[in-house]
Amino acid sequence: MKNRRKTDLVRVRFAPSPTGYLHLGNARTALFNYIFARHEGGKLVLRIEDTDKERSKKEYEDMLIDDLKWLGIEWDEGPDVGGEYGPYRQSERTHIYNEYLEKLKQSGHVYKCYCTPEELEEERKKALAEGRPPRYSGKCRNLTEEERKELEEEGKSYVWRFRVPDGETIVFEDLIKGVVEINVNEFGDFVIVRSDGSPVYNFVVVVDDALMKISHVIRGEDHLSNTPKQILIYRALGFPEPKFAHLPIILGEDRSKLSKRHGAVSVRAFRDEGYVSEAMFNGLALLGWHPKRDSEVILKDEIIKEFDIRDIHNAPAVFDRAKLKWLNGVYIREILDLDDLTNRAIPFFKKFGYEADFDYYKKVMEAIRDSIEVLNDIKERAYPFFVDEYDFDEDAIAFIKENQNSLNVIKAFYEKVKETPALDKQTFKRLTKEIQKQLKVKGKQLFMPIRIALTGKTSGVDIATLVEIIGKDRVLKRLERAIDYLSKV
RNA sequence: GCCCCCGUCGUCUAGCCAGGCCUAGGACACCGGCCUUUCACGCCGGCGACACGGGUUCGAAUCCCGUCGGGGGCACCA
Repeated sequence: MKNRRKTDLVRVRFAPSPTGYLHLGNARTALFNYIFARHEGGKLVLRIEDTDKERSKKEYEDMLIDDLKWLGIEWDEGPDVGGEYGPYRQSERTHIYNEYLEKLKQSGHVYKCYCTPEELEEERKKALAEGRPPRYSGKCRNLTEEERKELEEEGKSYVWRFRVPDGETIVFEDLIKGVVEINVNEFGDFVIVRSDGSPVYNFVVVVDDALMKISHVIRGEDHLSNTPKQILIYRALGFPEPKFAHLPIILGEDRSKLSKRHGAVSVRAFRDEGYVSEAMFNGLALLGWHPKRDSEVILKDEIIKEFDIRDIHNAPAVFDRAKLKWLNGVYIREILDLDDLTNRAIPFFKKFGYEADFDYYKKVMEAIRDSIEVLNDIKERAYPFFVDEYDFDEDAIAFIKENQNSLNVIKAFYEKVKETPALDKQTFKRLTKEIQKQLKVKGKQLFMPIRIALTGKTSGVDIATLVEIIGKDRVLKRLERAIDYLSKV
């Protein structure tokens, strides 16, 4: 890191609203903030934007924090860890907002507006019908003291609006989008404090970012058009402006902003399905960013090392479930250490009612890790290791019927196993070889009957591995049951 | 409607800023083959894109303009 003065320290923030589960889009925003902070040797602050009292819930905040931690995102300051610029929940900062509202009143940057929501709605409709941009007319902008007094005596409530300078063009350099120019006439005087006295997002976000010394505001592109409003407030309050970076948003398969209607899009849902956090981290980072060297699989530390915010692709990205799933499979079969993988898999085994001890789980994971992509696949793939009273599926029964020798193979195998002291892979190989000679069957004719007898299915894990893990006794029991059942079909 | 952002295989992207090294590279998906007692895994191969039009230039995916297309935003939500 170059020598940076303390005041130049990079400070970024992730500021979610606790109104639901952490979803993929927000998770990616958090991720890029985290990666950027770490790459620059700066700090990440977590701030809870709970000014919407209707929808904000503490449970959501807890889940947000839990999901963020799970993903591997760590913050230096936040409601749970504290920090010198707290409090980190907006609902606990109202006195601060009041203080800055006071400053804006003093400097004449804001004024009271007595228009009712109905009147505004009316105006909006009219503007739209006439093809004008639907913005506030400025009706209450220049009310005299007397007019105000009158309106207030009528018992009219008011909001505080920001006085937008007419015709000014705000220019800022976005780290991702480049130079962005927006004329303030696009939006007109906007509300800063509601009639119930609560401050609105565009106002609090500026106060908080400035007071928390945020150097780079990295957020979703849906905030791009809010930026000029915020810049106006920065200037009115005399705050230094941070640098902005607007991330292209994530789209669903239908090319609209990714949301609930695109199916499971919360981090929680992916967790529950058995995605591992490292794969999520990797996959999310790949949405809009790519390492210089040509590889899709890249660990957190390398991402942090290689990351450059200027390399973020500036077109929106369609979320590709299939690719994330594939990536998850790579982590399961190639990256994670077996003990670690097993520990993560245990809750899934239990969820499916597969009970055993760690060593057994570990053996099973070793046997199946190459054939699963998400931990939920354990249900199907590990079935033969846990269930002894399985059904025989259609294909299996069909095979037995079509291959008359099958039952003989199973019976022969049963006899051999019975006389064997223990059943490991080598023994299994030896026994099947003997049967091959005795009954003159080989290949599929030899192995499929045994597979069917032991699992009830025509496909699945390697049989030699299966018998070694479940052991002689269970093999014999399964064979007895299979012979009994298959003789009757 | 208005404003802003964006436009390379079906999808994620490399290349674009510093034009020739691009008959456009990789990955997922899909298709085919190999491996294998099965399904997977793995390996090999195939399919497949510079949105369109005009300029600038000896030369354009790369620079400029226009068109079209996609997305986002226009709240007393964040």
